[in-house]
Amino acid sequence: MRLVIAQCSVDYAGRLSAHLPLAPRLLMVKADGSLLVHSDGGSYKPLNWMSPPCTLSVNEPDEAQADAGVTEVWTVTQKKTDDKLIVSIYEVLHDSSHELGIDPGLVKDGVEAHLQKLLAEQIELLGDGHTLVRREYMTAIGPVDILARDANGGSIAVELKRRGDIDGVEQLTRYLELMNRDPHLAPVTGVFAAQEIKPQARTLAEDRGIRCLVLDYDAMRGLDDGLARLF
Amino acid sequence: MRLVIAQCSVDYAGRLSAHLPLAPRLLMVKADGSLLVHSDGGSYKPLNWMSPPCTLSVNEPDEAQADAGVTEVWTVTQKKTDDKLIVSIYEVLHDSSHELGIDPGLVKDGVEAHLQKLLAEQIELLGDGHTLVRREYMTAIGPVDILARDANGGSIAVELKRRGDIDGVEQLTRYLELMNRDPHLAPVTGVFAAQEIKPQARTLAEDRGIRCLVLDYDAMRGLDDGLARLF
DNA sequence: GACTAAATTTCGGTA
DNA sequence: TACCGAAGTTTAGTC
Repeated sequence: MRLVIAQCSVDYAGRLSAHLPLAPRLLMVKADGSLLVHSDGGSYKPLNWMSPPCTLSVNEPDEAQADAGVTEVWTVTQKKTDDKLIVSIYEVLHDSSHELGIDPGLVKDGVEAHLQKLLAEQIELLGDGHTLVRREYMTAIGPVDILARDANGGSIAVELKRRGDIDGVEQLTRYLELMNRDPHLAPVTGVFAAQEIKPQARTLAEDRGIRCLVLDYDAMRGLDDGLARLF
Repeated sequence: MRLVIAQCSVDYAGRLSAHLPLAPRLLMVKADGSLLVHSDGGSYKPLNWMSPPCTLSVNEPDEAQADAGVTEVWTVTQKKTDDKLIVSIYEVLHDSSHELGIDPGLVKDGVEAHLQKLLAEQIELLGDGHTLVRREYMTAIGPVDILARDANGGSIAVELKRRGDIDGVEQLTRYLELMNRDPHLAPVTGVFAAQEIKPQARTLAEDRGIRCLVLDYDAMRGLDDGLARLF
C-alpha cells in the first residue's frame, strides 16, 4: 500500500462525470492497483475512487498542465467499464509505501439473520397459539422470511426487517398476492415485523390488512440468552 | 489526518458484533475523530470503521493484554448509538500526521438526470408520433419522470432508471394507479425505460401491461453530441 | 427534521 | 456465474 498526501485535483469519467477542485488530499494506492481519494472528514466513503481490477499509470504533465503547476498526472483505468480517473498532482507532501499482505478477513454476526432465528424460536410473539411452519419458505418470486400458522390453522407470512420501510411492505404484498393463489395456503395473512416501523409504512401495511409487529431485539436476545442458560 | 500502519486486531460491538484477527493494517484517523481500518485490497469500503460524531481515546493495555503483546488500546465510541470500536495495537510500523483542511467538495453529473434529458429530446424513441408533455410531471405522490402522448393522443407515463429493478415497476404502478383516477389524463399507459432491465422486473411490468424499453445511453449521448455539433 | 429514492453502491448467499 | 436482497449501508433530495 502506498500513501501519498498531495495537493491535487481529480477528474472522473465513467458512469458519471465528477470533478474535485485543487486541495490537499490522501491518495491511497492498494496492492491490487485500486485508488482511493480521501479527505479529512466525512464518512468512510472516499471522495472518489477506482475499484479493482484497474491499472495505474504515472505520466509527465503536458506543457499546458506543467504551466499550471502540475508535476505529475496519474491515470487509473478500468478495462471492463472504460471508467477513467485522472489525478493531477501539484505538490507531494508525503509519500510512503508499506507491505501489508492479504487480510485474514472479517468475522461478523449479522442482524436480520439473527432476528429471524430469534423470532422463529419465539414464534408466540406473533400471538397465542401460533406455530412455526418454516423459515425461508420458498415461493416463485423468492423466499418468505417466516411461514407460520395461527391458533385457527390459518397461514401467516412474516416479512422481517431491521427497519420497516415501504419497500418491505411492497415485498410482503407481492408474496401475499402470490401465496393467496395457492389453495393449499390461502387465505394467507401478512405480518410485517421490524425493530422499527416507519409511520408511512405502517399506514400502507394496515391499509392492506397487514398486521405490524414491532420487535424488541434486546429483549428477544435476552430471552434467548436466558433459554441458553436454562438448558 | 493521522495515518498509522500497525499490527493490530479490531473488535466492534454495536448494531452487530465483528472481529478482525491480528494483521498489519492501515488506521486512518480523520480530523473529526472518525476512524477507518483499511486492508491492502478490496473495494473502497473499510474492513471496519466508526462514523462521526465519535471520540477516540488511547489507553495503556491491561496486564493480560500487555502479556499478549499489546502496546496500545484505542477505543472509539459513538455517544448516540453506543457503538464501540476497540483496536488492540501490537506494533506500530508507521505513524504520521497531516493538515488537510476541509475539502471543497465534489462536483458531479448524474446519469438518471442525463438520461431523462436525452429521452425528453429524443421522445420518438417511445414510438412514432409520440410527443413530450413535460418532464417531472407532479402528482400527489411524487413526480413522474416523463409524461408524453402517443400518436392517438393517449397519455404515457415513463419511469426512467439506470438499472430497471422491481422497485421501479412498483413505483410506476403507484403512479399509474393514481393518474388513471384523473379523468383528464386517463387512460394512462406505462413505459418502464432503463439501460438494463432485470428479467423479474420485466416479467412483473409486462404482467401489469407496462411496456419495457431498453435505452442505449451511449447511442443517445452520441446522437445528442451530433445534434450539439449541428446547431 | 423526517422520509424517500439512488448509489461509480459493496457484499454475501444461492440457484 | 448470474441474480437477488441486505447493509453498522451512506448520501442526496424533497416535503
